[in-house]
Amino acid sequence: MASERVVRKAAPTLEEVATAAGVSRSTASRVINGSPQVSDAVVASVNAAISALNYQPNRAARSLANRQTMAIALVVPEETTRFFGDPYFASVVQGIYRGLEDSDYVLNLQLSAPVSPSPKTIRYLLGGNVDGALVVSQHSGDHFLSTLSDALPVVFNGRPLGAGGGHNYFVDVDNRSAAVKGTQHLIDLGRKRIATIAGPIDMTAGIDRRNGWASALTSAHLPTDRIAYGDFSLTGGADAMRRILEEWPDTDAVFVASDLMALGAMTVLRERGLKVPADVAIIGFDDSPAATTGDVKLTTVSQPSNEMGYTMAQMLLQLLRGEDPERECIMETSIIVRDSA
Amino acid sequence: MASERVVRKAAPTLEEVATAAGVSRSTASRVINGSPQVSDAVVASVNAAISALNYQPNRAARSLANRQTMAIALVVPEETTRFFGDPYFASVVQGIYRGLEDSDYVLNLQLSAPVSPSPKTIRYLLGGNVDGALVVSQHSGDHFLSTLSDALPVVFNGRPLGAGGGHNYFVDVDNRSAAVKGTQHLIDLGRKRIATIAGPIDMTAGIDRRNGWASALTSAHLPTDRIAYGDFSLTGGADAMRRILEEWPDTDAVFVASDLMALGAMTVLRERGLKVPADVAIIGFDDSPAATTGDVKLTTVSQPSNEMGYTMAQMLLQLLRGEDPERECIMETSIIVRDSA
DNA sequence: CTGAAAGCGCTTACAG
DNA sequence: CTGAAAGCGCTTACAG
Repeated sequence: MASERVVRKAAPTLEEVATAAGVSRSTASRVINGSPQVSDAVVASVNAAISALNYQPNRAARSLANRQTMAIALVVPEETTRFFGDPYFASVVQGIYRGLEDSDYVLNLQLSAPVSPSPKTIRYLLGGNVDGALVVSQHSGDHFLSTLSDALPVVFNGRPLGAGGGHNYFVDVDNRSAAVKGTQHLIDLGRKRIATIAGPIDMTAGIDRRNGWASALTSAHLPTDRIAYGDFSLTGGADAMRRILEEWPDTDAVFVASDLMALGAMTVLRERGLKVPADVAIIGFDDSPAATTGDVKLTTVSQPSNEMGYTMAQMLLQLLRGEDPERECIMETSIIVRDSA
Repeated sequence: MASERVVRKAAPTLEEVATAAGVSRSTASRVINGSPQVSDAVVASVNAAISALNYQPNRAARSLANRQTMAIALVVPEETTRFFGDPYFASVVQGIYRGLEDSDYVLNLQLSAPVSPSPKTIRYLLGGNVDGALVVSQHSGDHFLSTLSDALPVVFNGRPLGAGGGHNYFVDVDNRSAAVKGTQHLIDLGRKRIATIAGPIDMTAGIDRRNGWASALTSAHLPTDRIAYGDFSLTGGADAMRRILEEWPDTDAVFVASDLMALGAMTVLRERGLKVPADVAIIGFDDSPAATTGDVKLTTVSQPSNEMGYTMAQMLLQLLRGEDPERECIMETSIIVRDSA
């Protein structure tokens, strides 16, 4: 049995608005698009007609005529579970959403594996289905994304790596010096055997933070061999911590490249009966909600993730308007001292 | 200085494909849309032209002509941090994405506050900008969403509550009997003072699970007064656990309405020096990645969240094809016994 | 400041 | 099985 179909009255068209306002379609269109050269009286009557009829422009017709899709792709080249598992992304996406709120653009979600987008996503991105793209997180193996901006306005979250990396728009923090600051905090605490749980080396955030850590240690004439890599996840952090304790059981502090990994690391420390910060001081990175979630509140390097998302959106909007924003926007970080270090 | 504009050659049109294939635009259109009444020879030559020209139909033109947007809204009436913080959603969304993968629909993300969608979202949903909607999570206060299906094909994740609730499509589990099973597991363990950390009472999952817990206890002639409410979050679970311990310090088991809350509860238990499961047995709900994330692996009521998302997508696709799927799809749950109970 | 007209790239009865 | 033609609902030079 077929489902009963509600007969919906057809949505009002520009034509009807124009008639109701006693003007031509062209003029009605002009007031809708905010053209300056319309008399105030006409603007008023068209607007009256619009709200009387509850008119909403037809997206498809508009797109066809002016060749804008009014859609933006949110590209997530990341395991879905990781994307959703990390409060950092929550914050960035919320910022993006906020940045787009006053615009007429909609956000098309494009999930894809960490390696490279699916053929469907690629076709979609290249097929003129969106006016621009926002890329959250990026791995160096992904050659497609690094050249995407040849085809489309694109803004990255984090400095892109690889081929076309040099001429891409992005918002980021100075990961290296942020890591130096964070590590310095541990040094100032008098710690001598400072390890790091680094992020993936196919991401600039992973590399730069590790280098910052090493640089701070070197300046303090401390060794830089205590290093383990994680994938920015909780369990990745735990695994890395286990490896560190196995190889260097006397480690007395660790600079961890993300709060989530720091949380994982603290789990392991607790298992082993090691106290934080007494036995091992921990400093995280992000200052995401994860930082204050456990029993021991995390000292961390704070980055303005929500603002970063917001700024990404704003930059893309500028590009779409034909403006020419700075290629890179580097935002401030700061150390938030809590319990763990 | 204006940014250099790359001059992109215009995308090929249907017209060009038709010319290349030596047929009319109508015929080319027919093969693209899989019309049966086209000769094999023509199908072949049109397809050849399509791949030669790397043709992709223009979405806007197509939408305008056939009055389909080929877009689906993913409505998230939930705090962004909660949405992203819960691996359960990750799994559902991934399932949805998977279910849509072979279709030509794109997913438009519509974040909104837990209370009710923003005016922009409402206008968007009602303005003919999408062909259908998928609603993940729903609170009873949201009158708009419960009547959304009067305007649009909609599939809910979880039985919707409220006004139009009765005639909505949804996929869910039998939360009540799943909770009975989970609580029974604790009873079978010999526990007598069984509390619950329930979900919000403005969500069916919250109510039904709490009722199932109570029902199992009643059948076993056990008291049902030990109850605290949480918001399905980690910290919500922790807070609820604290309240339970304060009021009923001798509690020896707790049925928790989500894994994330269970994790939060275990944090508190550990703080207090209570052993899980020796002192307090814990059973969660979801079997999300969160369940196996901590030191004590969570015993939990498993629900097929990924499949649920997939099924939501499939149901919506059926509706969009004009088919008439069952209004409700209730999926199976099972108890996964690990360490915590 | 305003209107008539062409055009955006498709789909779909309507004929044949 | 195929084509000519109308039409989907807008925008935008082009005139005036």
